[in-house]
Amino acid sequence: MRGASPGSLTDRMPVPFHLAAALDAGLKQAAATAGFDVDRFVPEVRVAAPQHGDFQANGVLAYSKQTKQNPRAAAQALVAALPADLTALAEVEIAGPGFLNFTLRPATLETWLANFGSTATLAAAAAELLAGQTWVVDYSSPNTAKQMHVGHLRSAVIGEAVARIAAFAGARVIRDNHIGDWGTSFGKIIWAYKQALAADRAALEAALAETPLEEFERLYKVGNTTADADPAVLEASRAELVKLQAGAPENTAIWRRIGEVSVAAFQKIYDLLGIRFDHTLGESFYNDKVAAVYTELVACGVAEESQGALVVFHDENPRYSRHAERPNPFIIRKADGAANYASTDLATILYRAEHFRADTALYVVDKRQGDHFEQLFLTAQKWFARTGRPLLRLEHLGFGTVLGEDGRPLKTRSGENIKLKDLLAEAVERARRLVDEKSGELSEAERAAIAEIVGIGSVQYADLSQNRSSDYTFAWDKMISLEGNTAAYLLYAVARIHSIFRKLGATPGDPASEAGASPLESPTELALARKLVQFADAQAQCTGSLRPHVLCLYLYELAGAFSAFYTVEKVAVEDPAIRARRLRLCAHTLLLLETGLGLLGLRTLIRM
RNA sequence: GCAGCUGUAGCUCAAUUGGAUAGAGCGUCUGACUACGGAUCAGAAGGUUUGGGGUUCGACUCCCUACAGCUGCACCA
Repeated sequence: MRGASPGSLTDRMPVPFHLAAALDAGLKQAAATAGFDVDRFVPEVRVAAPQHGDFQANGVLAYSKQTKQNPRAAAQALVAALPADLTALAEVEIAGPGFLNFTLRPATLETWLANFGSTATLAAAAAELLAGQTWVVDYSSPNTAKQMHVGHLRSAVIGEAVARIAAFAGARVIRDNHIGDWGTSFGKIIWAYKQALAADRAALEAALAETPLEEFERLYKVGNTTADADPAVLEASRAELVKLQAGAPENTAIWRRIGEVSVAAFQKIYDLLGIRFDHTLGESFYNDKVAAVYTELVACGVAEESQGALVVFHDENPRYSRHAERPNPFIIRKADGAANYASTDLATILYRAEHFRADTALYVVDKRQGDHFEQLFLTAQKWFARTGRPLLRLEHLGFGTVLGEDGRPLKTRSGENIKLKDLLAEAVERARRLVDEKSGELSEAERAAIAEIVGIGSVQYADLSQNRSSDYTFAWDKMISLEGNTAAYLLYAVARIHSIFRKLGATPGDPASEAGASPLESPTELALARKLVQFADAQAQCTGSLRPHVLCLYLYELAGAFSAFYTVEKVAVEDPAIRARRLRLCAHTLLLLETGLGLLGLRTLIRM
């Protein structure tokens, strides 16, 4: 390691996308040079609070503790051994008991911005994180014959964001909608359908033509309540179910129609939320695949019979052990021989492993189903181990309940579940009122388009900007509102940057408008540049933890840094060198905001 | 009953998974440029992180305990 002194940075010096990873590597190298026990030294590089520079490394403290050294002396030895390519990137200082603070050199900022300033270069760099991996994301997953309600919102929004984040990080992502399209309820619907058909065929067909999903949902309720009250109806429903399972043409046709109608209605909501599934493989798809699973699980000694059902105990876990006070086995086949949720989920794991060759399967499902997934994954682990299959990574991304402002699960005044369709429509309506107030001069069509993007985006962003695992309180006013960490604030920043380019007759990202840029100088310019560079860390952290709120927070801070810059420094100045460098900052901010919002599933605007 | 999750400013939430003086927004108060878009920006006040104990250089974070809330516990998904 020799050559370049810290000041002699040139354009040819490599500045990597993930600077924290580069610092980490440099520190490990220094540790080896300085004679550290490298197996015990973890640099722990992270983004620092602004007063401590751009990055900090805390690992020296933990290392010194383990090896009983003076942390400051260890830090000094480490700093002395730092490779030149690291010290070329950042200035290093030792602070406090042994923290290492790194401040990126202005030239590092400039080069990073130049290296990753286009959609293509940014995407290529970001895609190294998960390159070569295949991820299945299982989300949304509503039941057919029922309208989606507010309880389906979070899975759809979070799942789509996670899928986009994974794809941006380079994974091959398979979006799978595991719809609930099989089970006892279909016997009841078919029974009620046939009753309605016999009573008044024309009325039924008219209703199904008008609002098909609502009509099937109504029939389901009729079948359900009638069967509850009348054992003979329950028996008749069961008979319809048996006929369906046996493949009787009429029942199969009705069932198929329910599925088509439901998926078509779901797609209208997915369109609003920017969702498009690669596969919609519901429970019925796995119906003929569960028998083989039972056989295997019994053969390899994972499953056993208990009280007539086929179950799996996990004795190593006190909660799922057969010796528990109240045993809670994983039931994979009911005593009546029918499959359940667990059966199809197991078959699904096998299909994803073998057919999709997935390395990872994520389940974006309400956290109340945590026990189910824990048992499912434990079972899959043993099953795959004993049959010699490589186990894929299985993860339940649980999320909390959507609460009303009274702290209770969100419902309508009359206590019904709020239809997702209605909720999204109301969001657009509320946004529309705001748009009319703020931008009354725009055309009707334009205002309608803006209202949709702001309204839907606000719902998505409000959900994503909060840690997914906690319950979240749904408050219209805070969500659509103008200020704070909201979609409107971010969309406004985007629209304002577009406006600057419009005014100057320039195009974002056009090299011509950035040619001859002078080096960044003012505090707000540098602060904005530092925030831009942090994108890579936000992306890495968000991808690693699968928590979209990390990205939301970053984008909010970036928009804030831009607004501060915008207030202090004029872009449209006479001096061409200053104007060029500021335009470049604007273009870069725009690129990252639009990319980031896109990862969250939001559409952006050029005017609002 | 057993188990899991949660408890942070008046309110809604963060805190890079054990790091430096616990940060934002809303609300409250004080300011800013007839504007490259004010859906903006700068600032102030607001905290015994539910209470109590412990672990260590360092705890919102880990352990114990008490309290409060939510959730799950044999054939629904």
